Amino acid sequence: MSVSSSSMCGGDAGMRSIVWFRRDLRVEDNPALAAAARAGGEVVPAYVWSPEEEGPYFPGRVSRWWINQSLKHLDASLRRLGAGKLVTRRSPDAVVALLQLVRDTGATHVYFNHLYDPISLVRDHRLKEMLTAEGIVVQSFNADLLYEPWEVVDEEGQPFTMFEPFWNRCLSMPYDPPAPLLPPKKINSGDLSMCPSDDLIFEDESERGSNALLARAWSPGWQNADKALTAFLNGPLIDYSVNRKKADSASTSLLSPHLHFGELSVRKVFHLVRMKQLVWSNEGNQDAEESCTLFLHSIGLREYSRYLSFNHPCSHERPLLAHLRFFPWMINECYFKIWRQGRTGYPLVDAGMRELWATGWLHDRIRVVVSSFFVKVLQLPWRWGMKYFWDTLLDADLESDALGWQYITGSLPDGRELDRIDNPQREAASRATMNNGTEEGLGDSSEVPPIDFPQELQMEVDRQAPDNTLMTARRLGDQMVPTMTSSLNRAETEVSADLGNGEDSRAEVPSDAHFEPPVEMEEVVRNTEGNAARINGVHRDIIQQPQHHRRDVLAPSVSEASSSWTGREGGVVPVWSPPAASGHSETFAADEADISSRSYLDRHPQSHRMMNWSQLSQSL
DNA sequence: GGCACATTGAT
DNA sequence: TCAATGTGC
Repeated sequence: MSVSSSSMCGGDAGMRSIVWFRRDLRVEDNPALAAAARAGGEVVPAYVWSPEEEGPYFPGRVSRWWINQSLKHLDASLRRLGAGKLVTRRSPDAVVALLQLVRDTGATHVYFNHLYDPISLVRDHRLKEMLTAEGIVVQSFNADLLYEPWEVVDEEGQPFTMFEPFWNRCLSMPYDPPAPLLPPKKINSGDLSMCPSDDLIFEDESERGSNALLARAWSPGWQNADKALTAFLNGPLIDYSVNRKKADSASTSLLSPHLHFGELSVRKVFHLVRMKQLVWSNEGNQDAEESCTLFLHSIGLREYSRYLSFNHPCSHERPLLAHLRFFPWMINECYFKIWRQGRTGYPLVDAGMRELWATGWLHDRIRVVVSSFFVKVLQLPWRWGMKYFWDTLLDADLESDALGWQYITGSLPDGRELDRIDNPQREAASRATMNNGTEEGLGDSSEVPPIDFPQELQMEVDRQAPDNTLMTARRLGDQMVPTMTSSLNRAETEVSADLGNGEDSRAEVPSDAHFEPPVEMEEVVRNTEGNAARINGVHRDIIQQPQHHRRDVLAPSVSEASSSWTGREGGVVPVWSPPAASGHSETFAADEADISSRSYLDRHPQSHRMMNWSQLSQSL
């Protein structure tokens, strides 16, 4: 498969650059692509399919369908701009694939746009280090956010821990988010005929039928995303403030999958909505102006989800507040199953869950209903629900979903309390059972945590040396070049101020930026490494869902709810966190100091008292 | 207008 | 729970 670089570099108009596409599947307002095109020389657009890297968050069926469609669209666009083709590679390790591609093409520059999920942060950093070591120039950019996470800090230079102040700050930054870039006028790929691509397979036979239905409702691809945006701006947006209570799709933007895959620039959305807002404001149309505020608010939540993920890389698997650490979640696969199948007996919940299964989409309001029911009535562990959303949603998004589920669970400083029930039908019932709860085992680290993890995963965690020297700093320098990771392994302590050169040096990283406590980053590093090790050995097939074995969790009586990926019946069963996420090692003692739970506890001094949960469940 | 009470909706 | 907004007198 490898082609000697000399054969590729032949004519040699000088440099050759790789643009590594990930969740930025667009040619418009794509800073990495723009930079490569501007640099002159030849541009090799590339995509690497390496889902095993995501560990348990292997993309679900509908997600994979979307990527597939979107890549075809992107490839066509690139060709129209003059690029030879989108080079695709299949590998369990994107870094290895990229290094190979660099050798295959003789590229001297690599460009990509930032991602903020923990796995990407670590992986991208590793890539940058390795490429740099080989003398390759690497530049990375912000294409996914209005502002980079490290740009938005409070007066003391600390990251915000609550959404509202965060978003207010975003809206009052001294400088606007960058204006969207136009697509490059021309992309010259040179001759890529000798540069092999792998066929990427995103669906298997059994999935084809279901996927065919998706095409009736959705059109992936950045140009279609743009059309959807225009349709929304000229249509439902004006009535958003009035209609958002309705749980139908007519009043929704339906942009979330486009945004997730980066087909749409959030900055473009932002600027266009603001322009609308200005117009309507001048017209004195208050409802319409309010509509814009509210819609931007939801853009802000997406923004905040990346912010949280960046500042707390384990937020997809660990509550940000520790006050529920010992909450006795129901480890009940039967409940989990009836929820998935929409057989709870609560019409709104059931309708939602069936719609989710059938269509891969759910109105935001209904997401709140079904997830509240899940967490507060069924009292199942939120991560199960989050994983199911991940597997079934067309717009499945780790950061956003983590934010949503943590919010519902009440484990965010600004979330609602766990004992707040949103489903009106249940409200009376739940109230009746409150206030005779038991003390929570706060601070007792000897207590056995409620959620057990499969034994073999546990082992893997514990083997990693837990006793880490204090990291006083994490180098935020350029998340740009996320310097946070491998350096952590070596317990480096210096704070790097080296910003990326050129384009991506726009952001000044506050010198006194909030630095993560050591534990957190250790987690990330361990997680990814654990994954990689495991994955390389286990998951080979492109399509095969990872099979996670849960020996000690499954209640014997519910064997039908077994763990395999069996479609409608089985759905997906709790797949635990990446191997390292034990969720309750001693190191989590740091939790409470972590994100200040103080503000939360101030407001909810009773939050350590719990209702009588078993009674509540019995009433099912 | 001003007060007491009801309603709404939270990220 | 609680603040912001609405309603009736």
